[in-house]
Amino acid sequence: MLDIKFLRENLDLVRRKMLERGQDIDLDRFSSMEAKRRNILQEVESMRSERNQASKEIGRKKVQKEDASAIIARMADVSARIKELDELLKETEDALRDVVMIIPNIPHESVAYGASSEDNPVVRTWGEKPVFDFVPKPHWEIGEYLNILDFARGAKITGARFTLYRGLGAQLERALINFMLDLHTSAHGYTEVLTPFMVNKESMTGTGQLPKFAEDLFKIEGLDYYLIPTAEVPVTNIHQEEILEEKALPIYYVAYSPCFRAEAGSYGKDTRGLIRQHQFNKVELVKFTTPETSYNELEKLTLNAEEILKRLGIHYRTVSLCTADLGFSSAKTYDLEAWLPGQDAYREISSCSDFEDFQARRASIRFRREASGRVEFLHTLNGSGLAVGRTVVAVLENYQQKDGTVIIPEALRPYMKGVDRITPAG
RNA sequence: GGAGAGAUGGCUGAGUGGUCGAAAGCGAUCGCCUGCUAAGCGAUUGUACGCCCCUAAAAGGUGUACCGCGGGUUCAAAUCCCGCUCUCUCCGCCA
Repeated sequence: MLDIKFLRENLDLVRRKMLERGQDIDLDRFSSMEAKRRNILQEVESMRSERNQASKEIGRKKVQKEDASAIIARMADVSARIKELDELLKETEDALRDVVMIIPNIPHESVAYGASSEDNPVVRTWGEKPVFDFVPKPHWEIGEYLNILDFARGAKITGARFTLYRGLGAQLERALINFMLDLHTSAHGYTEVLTPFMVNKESMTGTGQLPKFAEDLFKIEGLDYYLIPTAEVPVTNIHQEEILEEKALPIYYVAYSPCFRAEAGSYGKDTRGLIRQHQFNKVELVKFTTPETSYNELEKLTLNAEEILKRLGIHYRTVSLCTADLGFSSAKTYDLEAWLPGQDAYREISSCSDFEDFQARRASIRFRREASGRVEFLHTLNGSGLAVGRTVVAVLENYQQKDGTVIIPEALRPYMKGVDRITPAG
């Protein structure tokens, strides 16, 4: 969430930034709630002060066996009034919170203005589109032909948007997970963590999924637990309510996790194949940094994710999301889009974001400056490194052969017991 | 699932209704002392929000809240009552 003081003092700026995002936020309601809160707070605090004074007086009189009944009677009224004001204050604070918690982050100044994803500038491109002397197939056809992806049985076991992997397909998924984790831990300096895959409401609120996006989440019936839509949630919340030492920063974490998404509102979109599933695997990169280093760290994090695609030899481009396409919590986001020849399209395979102090403020993650001893919110970042299911898609479609087999990229062979090709025989 | 014990500041740990944001010790920081180190002496040592001052911020002044979380009793709650969460021990069950 945004800083209340900043919001109060920069209403016009914030309003303008929200319009750039295509969001019409009711900031007048914020202003009135915020002013009301301060009025009540001042009144109730002065009454509490009065009561505290009187309490000391009462204590003294009691000790000295004097009569205190007059003050006690007066304080009964004051206390009753405090109780009323407390309730009003709580209502007002809740209302204020409701407003502030659904205001998105302010885009960084380097983010391009745009009206839709069409306006996302391409930052760079790596590799080239592979040339085929046949018509490349979409991955669902390849996967079914090779008997490594079974969409019908996935649907039978659970439902639409669930897939059964088999044989070398299952191995390929696992190989990719291990390849990614190994690269990020040994070459890029991340610490591997394995987290709970269900989290509570506080964690979901801390990273911004709640309260606004409840319909995108799977909730456990009868409990206040949710299936994570990304490891970002448990990993960022590792340091919830903590004050870290400046010298401990930056902190880099990498985590494998399955991700569960309700995909409400995407009916009919990407219904075939692995692109849009209710459950998919992802290796996630998360950073905690000082404010002054976070944008440099975003560049590095994005390159860390890109390195996976480079080593796999998959052509991709990096785009910077424009104001309209930016996620709720993000101040700046790069998407990596892998080339998928079977679909003749670039598709998002990673999303790397700098949240500045937006999540840190929600989750109360702070650090202490070594020089001044002062406490301030740190910056959080994260990025997919990468979405594993979509990486399988990219491998299958980019490395497909005329005979229907698929070559395994060099970098992956150590993780596939040396297997260099997937054939229908397995 | 059953039975019991516990949760206080960075840590240990006192505190069973009033002058307690909280004793004491440890740790840490600064200063003194010191050839160096150790010891010793003194001071400081949480977070949030509001107001004043100032205003770019900080510092400063002042008030309020916070002793796991939420509610209740009371003029007054770390302290009494109720609910919850978490931790530990024992029994049962289980990968």
